[in-house]
Amino acid sequence: MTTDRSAGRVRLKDVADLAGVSMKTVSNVVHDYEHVSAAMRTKVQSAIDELGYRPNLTARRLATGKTGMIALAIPEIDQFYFAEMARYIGEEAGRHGYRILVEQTLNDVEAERAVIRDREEGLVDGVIFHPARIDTLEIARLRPGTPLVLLGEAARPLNTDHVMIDNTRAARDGVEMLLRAGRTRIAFLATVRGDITESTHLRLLGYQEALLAAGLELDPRLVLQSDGFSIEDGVRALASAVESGVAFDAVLCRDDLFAMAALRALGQAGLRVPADVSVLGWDDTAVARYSTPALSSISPDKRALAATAFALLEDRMQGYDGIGRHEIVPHSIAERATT
Amino acid sequence: MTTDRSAGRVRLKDVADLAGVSMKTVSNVVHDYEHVSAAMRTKVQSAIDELGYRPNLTARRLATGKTGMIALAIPEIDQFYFAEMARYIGEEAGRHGYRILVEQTLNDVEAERAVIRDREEGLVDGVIFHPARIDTLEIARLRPGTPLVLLGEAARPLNTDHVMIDNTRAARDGVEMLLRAGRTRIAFLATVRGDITESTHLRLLGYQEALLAAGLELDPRLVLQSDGFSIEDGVRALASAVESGVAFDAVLCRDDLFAMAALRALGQAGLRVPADVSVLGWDDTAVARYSTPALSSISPDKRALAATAFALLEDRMQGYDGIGRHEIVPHSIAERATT
DNA sequence: GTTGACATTTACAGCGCTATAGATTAGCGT
DNA sequence: ACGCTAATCTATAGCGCTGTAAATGTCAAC
Repeated sequence: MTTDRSAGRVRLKDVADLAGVSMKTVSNVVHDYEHVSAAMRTKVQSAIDELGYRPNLTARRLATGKTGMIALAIPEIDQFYFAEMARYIGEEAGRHGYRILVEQTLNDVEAERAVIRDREEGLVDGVIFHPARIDTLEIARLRPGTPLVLLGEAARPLNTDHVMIDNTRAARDGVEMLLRAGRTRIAFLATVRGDITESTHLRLLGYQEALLAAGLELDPRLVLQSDGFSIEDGVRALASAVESGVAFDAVLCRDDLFAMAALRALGQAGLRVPADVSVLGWDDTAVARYSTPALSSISPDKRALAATAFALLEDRMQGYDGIGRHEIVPHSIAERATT
Repeated sequence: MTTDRSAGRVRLKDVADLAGVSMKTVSNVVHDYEHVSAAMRTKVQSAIDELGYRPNLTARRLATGKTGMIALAIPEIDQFYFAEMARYIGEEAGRHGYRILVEQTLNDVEAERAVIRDREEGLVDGVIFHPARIDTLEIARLRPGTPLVLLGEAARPLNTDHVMIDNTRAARDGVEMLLRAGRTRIAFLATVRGDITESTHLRLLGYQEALLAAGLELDPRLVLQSDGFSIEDGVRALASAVESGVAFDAVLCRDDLFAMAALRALGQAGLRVPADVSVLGWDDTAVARYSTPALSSISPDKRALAATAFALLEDRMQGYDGIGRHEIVPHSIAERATT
């Protein structure tokens, strides 16, 4: 057995020559094509083994026009939520013979535009994109030739497929759970200065709807404001509410990070969780399981999100070219120790 | 302006025909080749714009033999440490004109073998691989044709490039810091049943060295044992130590996850952190910044890790074929509220 | 021994782009 | 004008694989 890895790579042609057959026959063996005689299969296979042949994927792609890859464009791979989505989408794609190319947009508008503008032309068969900055109009305008499915609530152009959970409904569910547990002064942490995404808004809306539906009055002082997305910003937002004397017995947080901020701020203020104040996070990321006390969190069904997004994309990759489909995926509430 | 996206894609040839020039000239314009007259450049560019031409990356790759992509093979993308490494490596690669393909091995031996065996033949120019299950010997034996750089301490074959921090030294540094703060009964959380990786062992070694160097006796009861890698396992390990009456005033944890477990177990046992017990994590992942109290953690220089790994890989991709280089990257200790 | 009807196998034209070698044009000194 | 070098541009042969159409084999039935 000669496995020559040093010299120029072994080509399909080399195998064909050694086995004394045509290239197509080798190709057939490689692809387990059914109409190949057993003898031929054996002969070719041993030539393959002898030379250590391995198909060149790039050439295959050029010939077939299929790359077997999809791009996953997300703001930051090291944010828990996106990392988890990357995992699930990667697994789902893998099950269907696709692999994923992770593209970080790092919240940069230009990077997001590049994603929409067939940036990956001929590199991937489709794109799953969670936009953060770019808006609906622009996506519709730059409408790419490559199959595209959108995630998140930032942008929802009519002509593009889109998957999300019902944020408003989920927020309502969360508040109702808190209400059932006897909490009546529920704060929302937090609207963020300069936040141009839709998520917070939708969640806040659900929060308000639930309160009104329960016959409670909306107290604007309970809708906290944060100067930014960092944990320190969140801590400050909650701490200053406590200092200013606003009373509350529960906090619905726009994401798990702010929930961690709430835990810290409440701890520093000497308030016990959940005895004095319940805390409910959002996204049910790993950090919710790791924190002390373990964080209750609104839990989008991430696997369903991944599976649905992939299914829609696969549909497009197989030629569907109709109007945008907008799918709502289930959510639940992971109850742990903070409520 | 006709931007035809529906029909078959626009090819280089189409642009050449429209502009009335050769394909190579169009290619030259696309690549900003210097020896192209301004007039020609303008003419070709407008043909490109008119047709909405966009190069097919796959074809380019086949022709050049370079893919501009590197694979990052890691156990799980949704583990904080790996997600952060993915981010840094992605950024570093991006700076050098490369993109990354994330490959999750999900701790599966076969998947790891596949990574080593030119799985990505012709798909990527190189591979950065953080093995978890596969061992040194096997990597050496399966030595791939594709440039490869290893991360982590699981495997260190002589013939392959490798980047890591000095784990033993880092553990010693951590223990010394605890010692300087007056702690004398330092526990190690934890050795894990069935753990076949080297990391824990190296860290435990450093822990013991530091203790001995300080003239303290090694108390085997302080080296806790966990049944698995989950947070619950970690909590149980520490809780049972507390119950069995072993006294300690600090815990060095093998990773941030176990540190979170320590925080929870200590909280449940009514011990205060850091007043009664200091807790020092490992990896300095985001969760360390988010927890309450914020976790002190041994901090590998992840950017340096990423940059070094990429540099070694680039070197190989550019033809270096010498012996394996083994680089040690700096670490520090991020001191927060638990020490 | 032939004939169909299939089962196998082959030959080769692309896939879209790059790169080499050669053709053409331009610039300049004399 | 002429010759010569340098700057531009063109023609075309691959890169390694797949898919189509055609060629060849095989086997049962006549």
